[in-house]
Amino acid sequence: MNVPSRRPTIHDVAALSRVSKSTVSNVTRGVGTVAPETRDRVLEAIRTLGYRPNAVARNLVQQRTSVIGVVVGDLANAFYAELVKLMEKEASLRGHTTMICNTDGHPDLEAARIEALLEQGVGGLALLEFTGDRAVLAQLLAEGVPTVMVSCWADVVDSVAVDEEVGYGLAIAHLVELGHRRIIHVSDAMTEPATRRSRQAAHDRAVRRHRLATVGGPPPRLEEDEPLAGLVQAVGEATATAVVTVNDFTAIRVIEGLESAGRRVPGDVSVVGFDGTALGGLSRISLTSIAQPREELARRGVELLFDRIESGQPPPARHQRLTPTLIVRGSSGPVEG
Amino acid sequence: MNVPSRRPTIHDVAALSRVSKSTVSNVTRGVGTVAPETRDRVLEAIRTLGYRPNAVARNLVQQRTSVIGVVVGDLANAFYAELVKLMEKEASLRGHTTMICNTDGHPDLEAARIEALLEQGVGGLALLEFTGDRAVLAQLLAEGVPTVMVSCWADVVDSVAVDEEVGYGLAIAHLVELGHRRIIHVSDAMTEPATRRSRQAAHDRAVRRHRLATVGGPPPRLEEDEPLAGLVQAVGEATATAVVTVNDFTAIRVIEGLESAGRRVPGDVSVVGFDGTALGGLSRISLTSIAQPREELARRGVELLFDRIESGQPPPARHQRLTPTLIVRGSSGPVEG
DNA sequence: TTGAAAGCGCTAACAC
DNA sequence: GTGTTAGCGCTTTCAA
Repeated sequence: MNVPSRRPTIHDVAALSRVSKSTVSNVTRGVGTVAPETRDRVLEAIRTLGYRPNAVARNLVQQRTSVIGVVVGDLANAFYAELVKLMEKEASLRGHTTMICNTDGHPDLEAARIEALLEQGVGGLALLEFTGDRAVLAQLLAEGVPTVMVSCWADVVDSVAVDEEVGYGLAIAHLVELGHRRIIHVSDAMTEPATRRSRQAAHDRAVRRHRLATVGGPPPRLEEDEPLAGLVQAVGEATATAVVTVNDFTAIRVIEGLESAGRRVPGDVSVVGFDGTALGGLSRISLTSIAQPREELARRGVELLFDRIESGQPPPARHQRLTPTLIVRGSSGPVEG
Repeated sequence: MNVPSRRPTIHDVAALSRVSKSTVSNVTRGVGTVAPETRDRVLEAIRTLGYRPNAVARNLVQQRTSVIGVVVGDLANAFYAELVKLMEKEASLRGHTTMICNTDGHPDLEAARIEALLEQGVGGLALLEFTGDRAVLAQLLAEGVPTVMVSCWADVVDSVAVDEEVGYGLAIAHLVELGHRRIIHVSDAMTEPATRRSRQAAHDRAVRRHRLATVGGPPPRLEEDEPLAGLVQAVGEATATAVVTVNDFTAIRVIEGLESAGRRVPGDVSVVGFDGTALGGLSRISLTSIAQPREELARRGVELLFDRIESGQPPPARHQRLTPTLIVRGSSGPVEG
């Protein structure tokens, strides 16, 4: 039984191939000029020893790491799970490993996890949800940590997100065409406040552009059962004939709630989601939704991040708005009665 | 504008508080005996400088990292997304950061990502899906990398998974009670081969225990449209009146396919999934499923891993089987006709 | 109770 | 082409 007491180091390789550490380094990195036969000897030694470069040591000396951090609110939300998956893929295409932290939408956890990522010396940070206070953001900026927000927005950092104005415009136009005049927006507690507010606002503006009456009362939020009760009542009294939600996850829960309360979708009420997750495409769900271009969000986000990492440039922040599309499915239909 | 040219180091703190680096180190780590007033001075300096220990340097000198690697096949699969989320939480409770790699079920990618994680010097590895060849596993073992399989199984490494014998036993007993005699097992191409095989085998054994005829032909796999066509035909000819699948994801696609082909679920055919994801709990889906205890899988998996990391003990590998439960919902019903 | 020194494994000048 | 040297920021003996 030959149990290696420790990982072989560059030193071991150098000794075995009878060259200096620098030469081994040049070979592994593929730089500098190394004589073919020397290279072969080194490669041979690497193979027999099973040598693997120690990224920790390299990171220390290079003062940077090949790791990026991704902060997400809720991995159990299909939209974010997919986005994270795509970003990890993009990052690994660029030779980077990804550290992922789930915050459960909890500001304290978020701050702590970002701190941990910075201690680990991540080269950059992608925030897919940012619940926390601006202080954390200000600190990241002050320290010059390359940061990008994806499907999320802040004026002070690079951001790429979908154009919500267009998205809600499409949704409202679609519903108006179906005869709806009373359209309500529903959000939930998990969604980060900034996104919740901006989507609510985009919805309101779209409603006003169509000269529809805004539905009275404060916009309902799906936290516990209570707001849903209010929603069910509103639908019952025909105060609202259509619902647009802050995301697909909420939309599905709204449909669940409405149906269990005896309201038919889309018979009594139409529901439009936001995200365009695969989930909504199931025929049993068949959710009309404002679809975010996930691949492009991930690609552009990683692009922005690496550009920032590689250029080392300070702000100004760059912002990109991508155009969403409306996927019409079975959860929206003509207004009845 | 006061842009710090670089992160403050332990040296800066030492200089400002007029002590040695060692003392600062003792303070940050909370070890050794430091005079209260010295400690205060150091803490003060840390605060004014905004000093954050460099984990990369610490990892290098300590020859270990506070990072674990998690390898998953498909983050877009709700079951794995949830499991990953839970494991990340458990790891961060233990002060560890998590590197997550998605392999898309691709053996080459898997090997490459594991390699990258090892270069990063992860303290341990959790494999939630292992498609690859045993060579990789053998190498991990030979190098003494702490490794655990979660919801996945290999004799040579620590594993925690659900007892499939019990799971399929419950499913088949349930279906038999409903009058079903011809029950087929369907898997898909994304599922790792070992899991696919062991679940198929567990299904077959359960069928035999009930003295049911095994349904003829090779077990169908949901890869392209073709096997589903075979399944639709089997259902049409009443060769099969019930389907048990390798996971919920497959179950849902099977239901989609059957319904779009005009078969009713559970009227013409009952469907039972495996995983017990939240998805199946939606009333529109209402999937009967063999539920895996996710929280416990995650907790036990992380426990096994940290035990292995901290003890530094070599094998033998330890194995745990958790007991699944059957969640009966609307996709299974009495056999008709 | 504190400090000096050695070194983790690697890269990057700069000699030779 | 190849080797020598000097660290990266930190922990860890071991003296003082």
